[in-house]
Amino acid sequence: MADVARQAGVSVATVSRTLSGTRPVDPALAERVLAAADQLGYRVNLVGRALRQTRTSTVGLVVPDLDNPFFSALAQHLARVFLETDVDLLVSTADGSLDAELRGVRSFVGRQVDALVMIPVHERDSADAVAVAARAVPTVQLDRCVPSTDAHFFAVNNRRGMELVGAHVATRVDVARQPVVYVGAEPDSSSAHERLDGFRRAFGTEAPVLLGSFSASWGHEAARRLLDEGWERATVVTAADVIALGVLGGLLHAGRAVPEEFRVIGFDGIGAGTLAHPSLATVRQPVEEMTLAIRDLLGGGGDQGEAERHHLFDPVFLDGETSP
Amino acid sequence: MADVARQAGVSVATVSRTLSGTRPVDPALAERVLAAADQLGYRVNLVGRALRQTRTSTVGLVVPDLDNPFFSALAQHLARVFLETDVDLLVSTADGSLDAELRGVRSFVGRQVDALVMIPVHERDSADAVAVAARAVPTVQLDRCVPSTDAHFFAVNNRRGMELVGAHVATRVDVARQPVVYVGAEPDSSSAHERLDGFRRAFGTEAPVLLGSFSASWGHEAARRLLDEGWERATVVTAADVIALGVLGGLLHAGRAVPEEFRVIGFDGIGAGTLAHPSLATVRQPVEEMTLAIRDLLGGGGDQGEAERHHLFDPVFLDGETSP
DNA sequence: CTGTTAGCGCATTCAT
DNA sequence: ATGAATGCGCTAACAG
Repeated sequence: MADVARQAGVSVATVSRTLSGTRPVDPALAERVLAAADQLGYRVNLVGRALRQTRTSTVGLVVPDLDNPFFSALAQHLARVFLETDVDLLVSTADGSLDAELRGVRSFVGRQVDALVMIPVHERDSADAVAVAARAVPTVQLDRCVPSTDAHFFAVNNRRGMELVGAHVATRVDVARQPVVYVGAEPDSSSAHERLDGFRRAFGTEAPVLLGSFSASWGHEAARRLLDEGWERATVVTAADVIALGVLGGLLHAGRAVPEEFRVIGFDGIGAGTLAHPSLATVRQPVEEMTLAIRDLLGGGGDQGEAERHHLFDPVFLDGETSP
Repeated sequence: MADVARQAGVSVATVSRTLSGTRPVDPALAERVLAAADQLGYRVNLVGRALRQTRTSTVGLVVPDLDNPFFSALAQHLARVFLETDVDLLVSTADGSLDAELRGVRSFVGRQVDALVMIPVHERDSADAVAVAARAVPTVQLDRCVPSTDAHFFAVNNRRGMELVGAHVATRVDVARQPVVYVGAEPDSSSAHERLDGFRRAFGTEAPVLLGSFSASWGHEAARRLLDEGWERATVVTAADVIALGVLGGLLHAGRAVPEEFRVIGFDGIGAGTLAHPSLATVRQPVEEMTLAIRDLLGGGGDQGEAERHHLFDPVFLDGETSP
């Protein structure tokens, strides 16, 4: 910056003001500064700026996993809404590990991000990571939460989602012919937990339940397991679209008819239309609304608003060929 | 840090040396420092450290898009290999926009990342972004490249991939009965470009070609278009698994038999096994090798090695039910 | 509107 | 092995 100042024949303060636009500068001088900067190939050092301003114009997002298409969709949407802002969204993935999650949070906090969005890996074991985050910066939990914290939490109303599935089944399905089974995820995360609870509330506690992970391969395996157990017809309610896609593949692979013999219902609403055949009946999460709400709360990178700490968004049932 | 020093009864230098581990410190003093830091809830400010050290122990990754499962898989794998390192991998998505891509690069460069990995959005129009990156820090292009730059480039050998598809078709397919069609992406990116070239080299320039984008919805539309044109049987070679999945869905949706009437062959090797039914025949990219090579080149965050600038990795053909 | 200067938090001299 | 002091690059406070 001193070089630019010298080259333009002004002080470093004028260079700073020109480049950061924080104070008015004489147009003629500004012109010379910009020319000098351009000529010298000067780029402002944001580390220096951050140290001085004690803010970074950066929001961090820590996701459990980028392979899960719902998480990558959330990341993509969040990045999109922050693009209209002057803050940058940076993403860190925990690769499914609690250690990596904590490391990601510590890294962001140490780098002085202005705010943190996180999808906690685990309902209880991520408490540390969330606490570290929330103690240091405005933090909002997305999609999943750790109950033992007072950090903000934005997610879909999972119980309501399962109610919608219940209503669909009640009006469209002969459950005597196609009894309901749940293929979900171990209740390690609040979303898996709430969806399981929601399922039981909607369909009763005696309905069969198979629990695994949020992955297509688990869905695939669960389908095989159902067939091995002798199921001939069922309405398979799942905890996620990825699981549903795996179930669907497993059933079709075994030559079963969907939806005639087996119905399949997803949850999330990601790529249900073009990725699956038959198209997936599912519960759509209002991802756009959720990400916009986060941006508004963090206000382009800062003050923990006076908004309610927990905000549940209403899901919508999406019709599909897997359960007409 | 001054507070910690006071509390521990030592100088700030000793605190710094204890916390950063750069110099030996008397165990007794170190103990007191750690206790004081813990008690005061002190966390090192990485912005200050970065300013002083003129490095950040950070590598940036700029992807065009997180919705494309191949890109998110690359991001995930890259993050995984950097987890074994002391540098943090931060991801920025361009949301398909050249402006956002340039902004992401500028942001990372301004934040003084030690190195940059990027998957350029566009074969020519991303030249600016790549140049800005490469001028400032060690930069490696992944999967796609801009020809007008001397930055490193690591990718699969796309032409070789199409040769593998050619060999598969030559030995397994009666092309008189199931003639070859290509459903690819507009050659805006080097990968789309090279795969199209590779296809033409392997199958001749007279083979029909449909070009769109790297998305399932394009694949879906392409399938419909083929059927509208009156195709009854074909071997559909695609430029990506997402496209192939869309084609597959479109064909099945129209009641066509795969692979009896239409064969479908993907490219990438991401989630081909569990996401599709029938399982997808495809060309697998050695993603682990590629990401490991990047880590080794950037050496945990730094020096542009003496390695060859361009490195093409060998793909492998993966058998699948869509083209037995 | 412009220039001078202090200091953001830290790691690293240099001296001990 | 430790402490005192310097400066990384920048912006904000102050004076003009």
